[in-house]
Amino acid sequence: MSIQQYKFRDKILVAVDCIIFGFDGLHLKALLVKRDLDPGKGINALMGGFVNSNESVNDAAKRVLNKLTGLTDIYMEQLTCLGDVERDPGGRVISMAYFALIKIDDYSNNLMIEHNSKWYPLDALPKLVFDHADMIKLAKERLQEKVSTHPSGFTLLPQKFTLQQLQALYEAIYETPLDKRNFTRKILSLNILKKLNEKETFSSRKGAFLYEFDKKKYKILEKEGLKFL
Amino acid sequence: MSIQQYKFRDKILVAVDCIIFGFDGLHLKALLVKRDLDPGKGINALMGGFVNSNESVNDAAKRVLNKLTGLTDIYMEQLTCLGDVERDPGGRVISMAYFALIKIDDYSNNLMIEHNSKWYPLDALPKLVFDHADMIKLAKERLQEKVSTHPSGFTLLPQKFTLQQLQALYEAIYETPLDKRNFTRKILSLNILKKLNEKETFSSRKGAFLYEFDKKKYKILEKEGLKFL
DNA sequence: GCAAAAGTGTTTTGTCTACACCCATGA
DNA sequence: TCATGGGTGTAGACAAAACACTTTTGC
Repeated sequence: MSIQQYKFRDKILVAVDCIIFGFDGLHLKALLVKRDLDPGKGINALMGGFVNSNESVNDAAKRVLNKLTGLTDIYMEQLTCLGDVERDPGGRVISMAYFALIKIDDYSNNLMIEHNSKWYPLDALPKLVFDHADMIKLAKERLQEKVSTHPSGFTLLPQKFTLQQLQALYEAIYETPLDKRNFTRKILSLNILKKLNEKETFSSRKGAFLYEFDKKKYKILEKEGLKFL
Repeated sequence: MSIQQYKFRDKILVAVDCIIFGFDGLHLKALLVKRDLDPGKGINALMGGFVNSNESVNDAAKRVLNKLTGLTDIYMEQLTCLGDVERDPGGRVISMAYFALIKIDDYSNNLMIEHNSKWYPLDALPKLVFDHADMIKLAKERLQEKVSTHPSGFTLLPQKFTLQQLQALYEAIYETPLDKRNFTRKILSLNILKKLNEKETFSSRKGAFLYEFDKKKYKILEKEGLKFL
């Protein structure tokens, strides 16, 4: 298949590893699995897999994400390439790290059992194989940058949510408390929220109005960017 | 070397391609070479090379950059991974694109002859092999983001420069004219410039003061970030 | 009636923008 | 003395930050 000049070059194993973020209403969490092969078998790790020679790198990431979560159309983005020679003691493996955002409730208990996976809050991560802790750290920084210029963070919330849940999400991502009035004013001024005629009465007697995203406006902002924090 | 579980996975050719930016005082330019192997031999391309199995991906990029420019310690950053199966008609090759910033005068004419390379303004690029035009487009966007939050762009200027040269650089990167007074005020307020007791008298009778960067402040800003445009 | 969260405005501060004239110099 | 680019200040608009009380409701 390869033509002459490519023939004597080194071929290398290429993997993808996925940092999957979720939000439980209070903490930002990452989905980890117990690694199922050596080296590092049984240690916590990001979900990953090797890129096959007949699939694109992005498709490999989608495949891995789908295998773990059962979901398609996951919000996903290339993060970085980890390419040190000795990063994986099992051999020369280059890894592309991806970060992905999902609604934590979309991830069922069955899958947690099936894949031996678990959500960990970002401030209480267990020991991880290889350079996976670096990847998560980078992903968190990237997520902060991302949500400050794009509405992507919303992907972490359920379809309908209250303003306080949205604020809690931003506070968790930025790791800083925000002023309720300023936050409300700012987020509403973006005109991407639609106020519903429903209240969620779970967390207060009075009940808080639910909102959902206006998809049109959302898409415009996703392209053009915004200035959030 | 690879242990059991890695053994039957696909190995893939991995390349690096470098978008090298320069600034001639007026236009932002990219350094291109005539590709020296098939497929696409003789067509313009980014400088690139294959990653060897005994070097890190970043080291491969450094090697390629050094080979082309003779320079070490080049400002360089991972851009993205181009991973489509069919992107290179010569075979399955995954490419990591890097973007690099150099001072255009550091690149000598000898090297241009030796490598058959040439600077092209970004708004007048020739036809390029494969997906290299996409890479450059992405790199330009990334450069815009980068200089709006980091002082990296300064790497494109000579050690000593006038405020007008600096402004011209930002105008070239952002592709928009900037107000001279506002620009001056803002850039000086960052406290990263040291005014020298020298003038450059090449482009005006009066002569414009030269500045250079205060490396300490520069490094702080590089880490902490800044808000530019 | 009280506990608990929801909802709502104003003032102050700082930052961004728009805009035009005098200065120094070499020819 | 004039042509050329260098250097400088201010006012108005807008956005960000700080800050606290009233409302609703289930118990």
